[in-house]
Amino acid sequence: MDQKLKSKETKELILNTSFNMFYEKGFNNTSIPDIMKETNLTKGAFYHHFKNKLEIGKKVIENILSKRIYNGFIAPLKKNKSKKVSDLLVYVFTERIENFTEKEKALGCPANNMINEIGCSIHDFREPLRKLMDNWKEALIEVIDLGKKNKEIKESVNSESAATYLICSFEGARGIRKIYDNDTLFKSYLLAVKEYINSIS
Amino acid sequence: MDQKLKSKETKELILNTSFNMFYEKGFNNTSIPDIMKETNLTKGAFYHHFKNKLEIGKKVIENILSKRIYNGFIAPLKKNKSKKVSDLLVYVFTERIENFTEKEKALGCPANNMINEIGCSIHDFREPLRKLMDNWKEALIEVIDLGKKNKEIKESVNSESAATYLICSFEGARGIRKIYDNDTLFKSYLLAVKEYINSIS
DNA sequence: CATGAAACATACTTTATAGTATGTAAAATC
DNA sequence: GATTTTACATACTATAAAGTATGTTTCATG
Repeated sequence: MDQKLKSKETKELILNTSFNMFYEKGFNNTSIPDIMKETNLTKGAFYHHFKNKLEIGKKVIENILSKRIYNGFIAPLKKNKSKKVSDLLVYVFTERIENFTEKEKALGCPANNMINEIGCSIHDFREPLRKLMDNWKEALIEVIDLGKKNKEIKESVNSESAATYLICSFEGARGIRKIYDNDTLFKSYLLAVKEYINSIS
Repeated sequence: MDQKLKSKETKELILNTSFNMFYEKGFNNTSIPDIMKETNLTKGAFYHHFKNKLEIGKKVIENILSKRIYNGFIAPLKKNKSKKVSDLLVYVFTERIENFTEKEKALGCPANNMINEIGCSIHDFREPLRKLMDNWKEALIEVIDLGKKNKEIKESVNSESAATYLICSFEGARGIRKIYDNDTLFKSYLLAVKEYINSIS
């Protein structure tokens, strides 16, 4: 009983450490020895809990990246349906960025990093990454549709298109910001999203 | 004389092949043997012409990625200053996407891929990548400012912010599109950019 | 046409990586 | 309490990578 708990903790430690190192160095540029040095465990532990590097990559996407997107960008939409839709969108796409840590600014979005690094090259990662992005988009569409019903969002707006645009610009900004050392790009982005959200309201 | 020409061609072959393989497999995931196998030359040739992998990475950014961005997205702005500004923006940010090859759709934007894969991890790449993006942004600002002067773009629009937003959403779309096998995301993006450009006009 | 240098090819070293095989201590099960 | 299973650690193999050192051929130059 106690053993199973400890084992689960170890597995989670390896998973979380992997996420962190993929985030900091990229998936391809992170080796399993790298990860295990960080956990103070050994290769034996890794291959006891995971089949190979592909499996842990997939698990990181499914168990960590997905949850981060959900908690950070989907849950706030679902929890605050009483709020004004445009406020919700502004919250999710601007206030969050304004509160990013330096690390989050410097390293971009873990999910988007994975998408951009792996893209089509590792086929096994595409489906979980798609699922992640589709869930996000669907949640946004739902909110925008709600806004249309409440006359807060223009009827002429295509919900899917607007949802996609919001996500793309957000992720694009987080990606490009990585080559800068200051917040100029974010500030420009923030101003523009607010204007955009205004323009569809 | 003849030798120098041949040598220059070889160097360019290695450079172009490197670009292609970085584009297809990513920088970290491409080895120098990989590149040289493709050129049908050997390692000796590589290290005769280039110091190391870092140097060729930098050269690819400076000599190829920069030119691609210039030719594809900056030159069209400069060459057609007589056109309506909103038409110019629509051209650069939508018509081009509509004419992408399947490869370009599947692999995304080479410059943005490099930015997202390398980000802050390879310090030597940041400056040339910044220069590339800044040039693009400046060209857009110039055009938007011109549009404001000609009363084609709203005076209230912040040019830098709009330029940044256009680039971010474009690159975001090209990045995320990589995990899909169809054009749904692009179609949504296209609709939204057009609306956005409309909204600032 | 002899000599030097440039443009490569070949062979090698070092290091790192994914993955495997085997060992061991502790806990769970009987 | 003996035995088995689990959770790891250690040791190893195989492969591939970056980079170097040393050829060899071909061209340019005196």
